[in-house]
Amino acid sequence: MSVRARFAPSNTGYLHMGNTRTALFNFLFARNQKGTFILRVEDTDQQRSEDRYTEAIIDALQWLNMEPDEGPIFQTDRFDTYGEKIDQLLEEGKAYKCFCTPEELEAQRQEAQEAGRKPKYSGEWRDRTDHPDDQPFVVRIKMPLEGTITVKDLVQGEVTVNVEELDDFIIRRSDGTPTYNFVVVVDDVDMDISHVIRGSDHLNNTFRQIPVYRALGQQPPTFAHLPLIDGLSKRKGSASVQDYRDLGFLPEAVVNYLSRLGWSHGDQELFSMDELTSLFGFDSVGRSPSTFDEDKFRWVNSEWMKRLELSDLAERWVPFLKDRGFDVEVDDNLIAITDLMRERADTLVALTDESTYFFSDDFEYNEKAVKKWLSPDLKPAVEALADRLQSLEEWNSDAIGTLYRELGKEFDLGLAKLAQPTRIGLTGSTSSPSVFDLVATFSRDEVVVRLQKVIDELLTE
RNA sequence: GUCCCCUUCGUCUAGCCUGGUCCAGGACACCGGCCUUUCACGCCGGCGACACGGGUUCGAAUCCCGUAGGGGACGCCA
Repeated sequence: MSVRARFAPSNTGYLHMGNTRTALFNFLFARNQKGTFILRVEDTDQQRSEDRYTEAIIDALQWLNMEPDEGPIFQTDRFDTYGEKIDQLLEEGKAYKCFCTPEELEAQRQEAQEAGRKPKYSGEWRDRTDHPDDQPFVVRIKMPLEGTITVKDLVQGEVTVNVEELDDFIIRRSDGTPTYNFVVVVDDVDMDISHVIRGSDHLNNTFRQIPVYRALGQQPPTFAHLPLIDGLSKRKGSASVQDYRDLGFLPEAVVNYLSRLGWSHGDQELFSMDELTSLFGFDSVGRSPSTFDEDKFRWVNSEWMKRLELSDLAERWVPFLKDRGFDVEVDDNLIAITDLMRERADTLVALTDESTYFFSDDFEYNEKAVKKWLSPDLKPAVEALADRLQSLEEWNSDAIGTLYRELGKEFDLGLAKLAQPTRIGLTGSTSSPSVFDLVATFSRDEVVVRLQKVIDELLTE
């Protein structure tokens, strides 16, 4: 039997990292088993469902390279099916009409709570036949009256609960719409889902859903309830996939980092999607919840920035540069800059922040740096530097390095005395890549112009 | 309140099933050093955990029981 796994988010919000991890594990398992990965949108919440969220979810999965093999399937397209199934259960006596009002139920819940009992429906209408004609009603499913229900879970192991914990829950509201715990089961049956992989907040639902499978005459699928992730909501608003994309994280890093929340493979930290799909299995999924750690996420991202093909990284960088108003495209120069800068940043945004001076000379000189490294007595040396750079035969790092050393000797200056003023002139501060590489990455004219500006503005009294 | 689940360094985790090789390994973060024309990167080193209490056993992070703490679920939401 082939594996069919589904990711079933509701379209009431953007795709958050917790959900993304669930999607990822479904995807990885399906791929690992040569099965099918399906997207189903649970859009039955009339109030909060929105198309733009559906689009965002699809867009996010695409970006992460986790496109579904089937779907999206929408539950709102399937209301007729749900209605038929409920009618069928009603006819078979496996479900019944309940005429209690929400107020009555609320009162009962309160009472039970206070008495220290589990707040559950009494089953009052389960066997009553004195149905009023003109009252609104809901449909409830009959839960077994005695015994236990056991979930065999790939992550949690066997979990058993006494049926006394369960009540006859509503499967059709008084407005005629079906409820979640019912439609999931109908959908999973119709979609021939073999493995239900979701957050462990659904573990308790599973005990309700298993009797539904049975009422429908179906075998429940295999379940895998993943431990939850803490610390997501606290992240001030930036918790959706596209938020992290905008922050300059790479999809490879999102996938890599998320895979390690709850799953592991020995001491290995870095995984490509291919490695993940071949290594993934529920044997290596832990049971305890984890915390989202942005520091480590950034580290994983920085590793991916170093691993990507240079031109690929440059290409992905361009949109961020354009966002800042720098009209660039991928060419040899941008690739050289990427090469020089990428190991100094952990996100594409950080990379942009660190690199602005390559694209604009509109920056302030760092005051402390100027004070420490620039004094008028350096003027002749810097003038000579600009001059000799202007006429240097070859424009590359080695040749430039040689020139700096020569000048150092001639003027009897340490390398720093020439290097730091150069940095200040080119970048505004003293932190940058190797000066020789730095200089070589700029055009000769640009270097001379910026050096001249230093001479005029900072070395001339 | 009731039920379910969880508990190894600050964080992610290896080890646990198949007790000894674990005075517990790796990674992030942090601290120190090296490299060096600066800042990073990199390299080297350091700090740092088996929640607690009972058992079982020659021996327990590993098995059993209990306690505490944390999370989840208890909707005419999904």
